[in-house]
Amino acid sequence: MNIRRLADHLNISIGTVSRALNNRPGVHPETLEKVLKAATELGYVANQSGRSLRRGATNTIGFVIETGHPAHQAGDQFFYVVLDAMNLYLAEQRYDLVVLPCHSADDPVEFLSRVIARGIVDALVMTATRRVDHRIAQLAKSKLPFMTLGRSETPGNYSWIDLDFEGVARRSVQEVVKLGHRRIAVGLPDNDVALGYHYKAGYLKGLAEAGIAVDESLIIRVPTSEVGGFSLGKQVAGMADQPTALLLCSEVTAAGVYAAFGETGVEAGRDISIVAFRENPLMRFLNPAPACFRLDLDALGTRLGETVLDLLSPDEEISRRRGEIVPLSFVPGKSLQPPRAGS
Amino acid sequence: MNIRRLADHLNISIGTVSRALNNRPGVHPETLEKVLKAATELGYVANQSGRSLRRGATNTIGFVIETGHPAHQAGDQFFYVVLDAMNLYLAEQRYDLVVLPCHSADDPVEFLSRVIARGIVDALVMTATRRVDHRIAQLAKSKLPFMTLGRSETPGNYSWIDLDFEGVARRSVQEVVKLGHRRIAVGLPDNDVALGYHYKAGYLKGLAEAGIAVDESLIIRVPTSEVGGFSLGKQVAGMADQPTALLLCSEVTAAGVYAAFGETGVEAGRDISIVAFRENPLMRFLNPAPACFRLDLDALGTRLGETVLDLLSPDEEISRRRGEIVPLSFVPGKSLQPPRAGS
DNA sequence: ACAACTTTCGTAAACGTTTACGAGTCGACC
DNA sequence: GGTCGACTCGTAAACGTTTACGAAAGTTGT
Repeated sequence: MNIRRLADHLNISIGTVSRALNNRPGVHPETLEKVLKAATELGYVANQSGRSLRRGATNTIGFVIETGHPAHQAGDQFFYVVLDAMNLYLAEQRYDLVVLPCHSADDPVEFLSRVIARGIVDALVMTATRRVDHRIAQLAKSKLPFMTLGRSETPGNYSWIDLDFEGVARRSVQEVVKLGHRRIAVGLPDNDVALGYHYKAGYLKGLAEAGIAVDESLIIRVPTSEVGGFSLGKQVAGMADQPTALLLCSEVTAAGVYAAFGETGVEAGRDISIVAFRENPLMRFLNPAPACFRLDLDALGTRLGETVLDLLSPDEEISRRRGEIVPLSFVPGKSLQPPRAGS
Repeated sequence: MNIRRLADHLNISIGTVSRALNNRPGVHPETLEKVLKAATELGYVANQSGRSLRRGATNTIGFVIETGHPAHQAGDQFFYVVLDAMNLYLAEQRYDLVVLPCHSADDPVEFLSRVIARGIVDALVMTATRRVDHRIAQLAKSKLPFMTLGRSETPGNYSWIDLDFEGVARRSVQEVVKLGHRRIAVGLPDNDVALGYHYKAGYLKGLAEAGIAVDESLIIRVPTSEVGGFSLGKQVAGMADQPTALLLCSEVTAAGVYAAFGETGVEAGRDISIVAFRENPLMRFLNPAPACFRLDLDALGTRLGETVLDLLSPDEEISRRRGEIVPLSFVPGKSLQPPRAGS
């Protein structure tokens, strides 16, 4: 079923049919209705290849994920919920969403080259943004509009949305300091993901505000995963001069930390206060419940959709690239206690 | 950069260029090399819309996920790893993979209609297959080749790959029976997902083989999620005539069950033996480690890729639709102990 | 030297849309 | 009645490919 068959069936020209379906002006209300009716009856939907070829646009947004990269995939529904909300918004705006999984073993630059050249999407949402990110330079050179989830230090004309990792870290320090902690450890990712730098910056700022000297031995880098968290927990538990608080920039590491504590007899809250990153369903099963930060994933997904479609707006003002930082709200937890008298 | 510009640059016709790039026969080796060289130099990649329009094929496989549905998303990397492997295989065969998230609130049939009509993919891999699945009837009616991950009872000409839920359940029963258990409970999903039926079938078969009568009160349906598992754990812990073993057909429920046990003083292994479903990294952090089943996700992803591409083969024999059941191997765990003398 | 065949390449049509352009009809107004 | 504009629609070109077909050139065989 193509537009010609539909037009023949109605005894009108394909031009009129096309105009009707795209509700362009200048088509008689009566014919408009006839066309729409026949289209739904015959189940006609415009072929995407023909349409994109002619219009030079595909009405599709690409969401690029790194399938081998553990940081953004581990252990919860972050992406599913965000995708869900984003997809919903895009569908309202008559856009389609495709997820483009970039294999971890692949060269991401080569992967993007293909995506760009094939002209399969009108714009891209990038994830797992690195502090220096070659993909950004590449996309900036191409003319494909894009945005990133997570900012980067690589310059380029693009929009971004980032979680307020710095604010979260700073607030975490404030909360533990308020309870009397002075020896505050932090677990950071061991790779170049941008969030690690912002989290560390907030941590340092918090310490400075509290007049606490930085102890490099309390800044510990581990993979962002349960296993990484386990290693982190073991390390902390085994330190001679144990910290009294531990801040985490990822929720999946929290599970590992708790497991390691369980094996070493350290008790979260009593021995070491814990502040995890994002609140998620899994945390209901950690005992004592870790203090953490709440993020509205639905709102984030919608905002991603809005931002990426803004890039495509013909209105110069709207399509201008901009950055946005999403705040998170503090959620208290039993893992947060004053340091023991002995410490 | 389109094929015309490339041809002009080489002073040959676009026909020859196209033939060279798709290595069709009948092009001089020398020109072939020139074309290939110029193409990489100028970064030419064929526009997908033009190509699909002409060929009627997109060289793209769609992977449909349900974003609102908890069963196939909760709490681990199942999909990421499978996607990764599948993507790798497809890339080797010069196919692209796109993930098509179907919003939970959307009508899946309408969603598929769009996908089909727009002609955006050459074949589909469906997930979260239901026992009676309207999508299958719809796809069977359309001419789009497809396969499902998880079989369905809805008839239709399609291939499927399913995990051996029945075998796992049966083996689980055998393992606990071997230790002396007779009162064996099972947690099943509370919706129409096909796996629930197969798991139950295996459970019943296992009981029959052991000569154990079925007790309907031991067949408990809960949502496939941590929260559902929590509820399941509470229910079991609160039963007057407590079962001595509990079989689970989803790993995410295991976390919830353990949490509920923790709150109610029931100890896995000592009070109730547990057999979880799929081994995953999260389980390292459940204590005592649950017995479970090992699945090679990489192999599964590759197999999905092979199977879906087979559908597209011109060879009648290869493209014939077929079903395949993937076995899982038993992994012992400390959650599995003989029943206490008292019971 | 000519026919017949092979190798290589150019030409043009086709895929299904959208849209610029022009043609036709109708009513209003002078 | 003729001019003008508004409204509606049909025609055809264009998007970038692939491929059937035929042409040109070269090769072989007689």
